[in-house]
Amino acid sequence: MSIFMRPSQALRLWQQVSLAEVRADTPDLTMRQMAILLTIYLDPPPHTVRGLAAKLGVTKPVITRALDTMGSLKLVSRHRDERDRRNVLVRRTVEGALFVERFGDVIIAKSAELPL
Amino acid sequence: MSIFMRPSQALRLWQQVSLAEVRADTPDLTMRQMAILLTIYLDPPPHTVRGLAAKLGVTKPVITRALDTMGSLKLVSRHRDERDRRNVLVRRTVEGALFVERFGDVIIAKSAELPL
DNA sequence: CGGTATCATTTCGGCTCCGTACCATTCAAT
DNA sequence: ATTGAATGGTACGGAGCCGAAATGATACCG
Repeated sequence: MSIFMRPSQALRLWQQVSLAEVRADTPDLTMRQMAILLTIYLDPPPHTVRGLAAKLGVTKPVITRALDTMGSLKLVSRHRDERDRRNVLVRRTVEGALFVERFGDVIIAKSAELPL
Repeated sequence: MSIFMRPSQALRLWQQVSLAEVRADTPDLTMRQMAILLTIYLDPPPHTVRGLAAKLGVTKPVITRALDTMGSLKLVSRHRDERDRRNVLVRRTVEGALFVERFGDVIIAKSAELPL
């Protein structure tokens, strides 16, 4: 079923979630990194660098560097595709799943508090 | 009225909006800049540097620099408070209002497309 | 007045990110 | 075996942002 929101509620929701993220001492992800992370965790695998770059409309180095950063945060991991060793498959991690889950909880909590 | 969302819907919504923003050729705002901008446009004025810094839980230079950036994008404007010339009052602009309005439209559109 | 507090900005060194261009590896076709 | 295409990664110069500390301007208060 569709969600119904009024513009003021939509904007207020985004503000509240952004404020919560800024205040939190969790590592700050850029909008691009967040889009990549959520795509990895929401869209069906496999995920390759090129595929992600195409989906985001950005260049490959953007993906490579974002994976470097999020990899060092243990939010994602990289593995060579053994069937075609040119490919790198991006996989989820336990830490990443927890991060995404916690982020979803923040959105839910803030949406429940929205004023009329 | 509260909004009801399931976690998968909340995360999918955030992904779709982030993807739309990354793909768009509009200037990329950081999460902090977005939080500041939405606060200026949603919370009642007046908005000072110190007040925004306190609300975001960040240092003042963060606000000053964000206002520099968004000011050059004409999304906000600064004016000295004539009653207490130490203060800088941050004000909305026509361009900023349009930007925020358009952003709200994106959220609404993506929320309407959410899968079950 | 003089001294202190308040507010915003600037400065500094350091870090991350950007896009373009180039490189290394692997595969597939000949 | 050789060539060409495809995939990821790397090097580089430039730009933006970070926090801490110093600076400048204004207000308050004795």
